[in-house]
Amino acid sequence: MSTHSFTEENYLKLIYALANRGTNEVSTNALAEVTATRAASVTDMLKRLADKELIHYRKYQGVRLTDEGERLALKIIRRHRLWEVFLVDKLGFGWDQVHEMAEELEHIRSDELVERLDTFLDNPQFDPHGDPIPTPAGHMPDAPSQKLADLLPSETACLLGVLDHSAAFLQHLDRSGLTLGCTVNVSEISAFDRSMRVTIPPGQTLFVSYDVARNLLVGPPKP
Amino acid sequence: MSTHSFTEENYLKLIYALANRGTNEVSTNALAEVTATRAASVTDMLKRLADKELIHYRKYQGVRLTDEGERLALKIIRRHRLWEVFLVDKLGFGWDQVHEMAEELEHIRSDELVERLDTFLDNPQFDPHGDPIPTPAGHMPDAPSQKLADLLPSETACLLGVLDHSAAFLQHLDRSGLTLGCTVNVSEISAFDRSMRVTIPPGQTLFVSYDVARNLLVGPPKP
DNA sequence: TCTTTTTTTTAGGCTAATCTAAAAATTTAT
DNA sequence: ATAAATTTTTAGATTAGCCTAAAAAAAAGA
Repeated sequence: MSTHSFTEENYLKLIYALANRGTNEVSTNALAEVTATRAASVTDMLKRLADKELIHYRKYQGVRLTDEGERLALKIIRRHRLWEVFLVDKLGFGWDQVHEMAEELEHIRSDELVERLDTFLDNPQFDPHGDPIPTPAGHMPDAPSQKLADLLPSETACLLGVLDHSAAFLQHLDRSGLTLGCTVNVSEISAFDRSMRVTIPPGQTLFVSYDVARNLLVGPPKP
Repeated sequence: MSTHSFTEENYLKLIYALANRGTNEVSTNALAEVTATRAASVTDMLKRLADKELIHYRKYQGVRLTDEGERLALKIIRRHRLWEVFLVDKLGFGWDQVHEMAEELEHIRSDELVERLDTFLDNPQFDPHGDPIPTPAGHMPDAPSQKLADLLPSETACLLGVLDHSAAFLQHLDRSGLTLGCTVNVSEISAFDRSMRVTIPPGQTLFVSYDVARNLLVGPPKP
């Protein structure tokens, strides 16, 4: 019934995130980057995590989570996303304000707290940014993978999530009037800069740069 | 805008608690006891807190909080008690289950979070154990000081709080049917063991040992 | 292939928060 | 008032998590 430090939990979460885009082996340098530390510090921590059998680690070969490590990573991610739902839905924070708070709340150690929170929030399936919430059993649901930028003229889709989680991007969407769940219809795509003219209910037209469109995740339109 | 470690925050909270029952000077040994550490470790920490001007510290003389230290202590206590209200009122935890979780939640660093939580909870004045919640400005409201054990036969009062916060005591109250806010009338006091026979609505009679009665805080009966 | 560059690890230190053992100050008791 | 007991502080270690500088391994390039 070991307990883990905040730092260890953060490493696991970040290894999971890095492994699930790109190759499955995560490099020391990549971790140094996302933890904002030095490679030597990462090596130190990797040894500790390997001792605890949370990662597979062979010198110079990069790391992979063990089953137990992945289970733990998903648990942290579940907590993080549920707390974000709480902060936005119950306390009225903007979706651009909650990341830092959730980074702290995700380390509160009580399984019963998390499950009661889940119930209190009516078992949400997605966090405020459209990221899927892992199940209590430790399964990560599939996330949408199609981007708004992938659509062709005249196609219609439902806005489901964001790839860029920065406050700047989220605030830009707020100012544009783009919200998750809204139906978007592509009316025109510029051949020059790939920017899009789209319409959203109730019949509003707006222009979306390629940089925005490739950071928006979409799925089939709601009926 | 310095930030403080969990440990520092806990020391401040505990110094406040010890200072406000008994003398105002808190001893190294008393702190070693409540922090479950050794006196030598306490001395180390007192030096750090003194360097940060959060306490007045003179060797061998015990400590007192500075104004800034007390402000911080009250902030932590406010957070702790608001989170307890959340856990009980919103998530449905028992009042005997919430202390440990609140010990962690109290360290989440966001003033806006605390103030939004306060609003979400409808600005509660007391936590689930009847302890007053400090104001955002850093003022600790008066707590009731009269105990059930102080009442005389035929007197009536309202149950307002507990002095003993142990799960065992709280569960004992639950099993007895004693809840905060309920009206108690003392019908008889045993000269032998100071136990009380009391009645609570709707006309239920029960026996309360002196050990229980001196750990229950009461105030004037509700009309 | 065999240098050169990049990545990763090792070696040795630092700080916060803890410890034990011993010394110093204070308090209590005779 | 002085000896004994208690409390507090100092001295010196330990651990987690970080650092820099240097060595070693792997990858890239001519």
